[in-house]
Amino acid sequence: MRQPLHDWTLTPQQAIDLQRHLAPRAERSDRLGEVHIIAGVDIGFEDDGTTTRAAVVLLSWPELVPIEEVVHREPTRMAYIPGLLSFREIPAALRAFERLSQSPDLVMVDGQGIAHPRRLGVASHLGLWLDLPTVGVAKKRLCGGHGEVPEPRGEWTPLTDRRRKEDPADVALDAEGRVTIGAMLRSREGVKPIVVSPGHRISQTTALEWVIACLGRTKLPEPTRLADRLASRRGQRFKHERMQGELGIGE
DNA sequence: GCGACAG
DNA sequence: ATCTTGTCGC
Repeated sequence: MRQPLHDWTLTPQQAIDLQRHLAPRAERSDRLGEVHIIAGVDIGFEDDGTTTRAAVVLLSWPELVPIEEVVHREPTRMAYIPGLLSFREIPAALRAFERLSQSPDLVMVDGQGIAHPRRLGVASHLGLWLDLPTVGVAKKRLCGGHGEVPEPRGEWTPLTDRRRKEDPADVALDAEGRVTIGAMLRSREGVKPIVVSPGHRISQTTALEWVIACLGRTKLPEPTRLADRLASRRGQRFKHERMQGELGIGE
């Protein structure tokens, strides 16, 4: 784990200032060693959003089979504000990570990495706290724009944004003078593309490669898909229904 | 000033 | 995110 970078109870403006301060700390280069364990992280809510539910799933590579799961619940701290998602979700996620018996070599987070107005999405922020390589896998775009994404599975199109003051002085600009912040990936045919962006200690190219390598036949890559189910309680529900069926109760 | 807006 | 059944399609 790692030493606290800051407090979690902040006003929106303080949070924004903090993001501007932390963004340059997120490494864009690859520092990945051998990958044996990949983690998937997601947060869900219960009781009208009063309770926050953090789920972390560890999968073995290359089997992509779940080897450990942790679910942590705690009172929700603050409301959802676009751009400040990490302050709402990370505290609970950190608690879940503390309960893991081993540390992953790569983490996939449900949300944006640097594809964020201040280049510090929840994946980047979490990566800094854990000091682990992270990738953002979001179902929807927060900022930036892109062209059409080819239909075949595995195809992608760059997600670009106007240059922001949080971008390093030496950022590469495309022909239109825009910055590449991620990729719109067709993870499955006939389904809306997902947003893949590097979080911390990983490059755009490597981040995309790992997400593609973790794709099954569903829209989301295995790590995020399993964490999603745990966080939204679908895994338990199915298990419960199956038990009822085996016991001959229910309908 | 007018939209857009992760989960 | 969450509330929710059946239904259309590969």
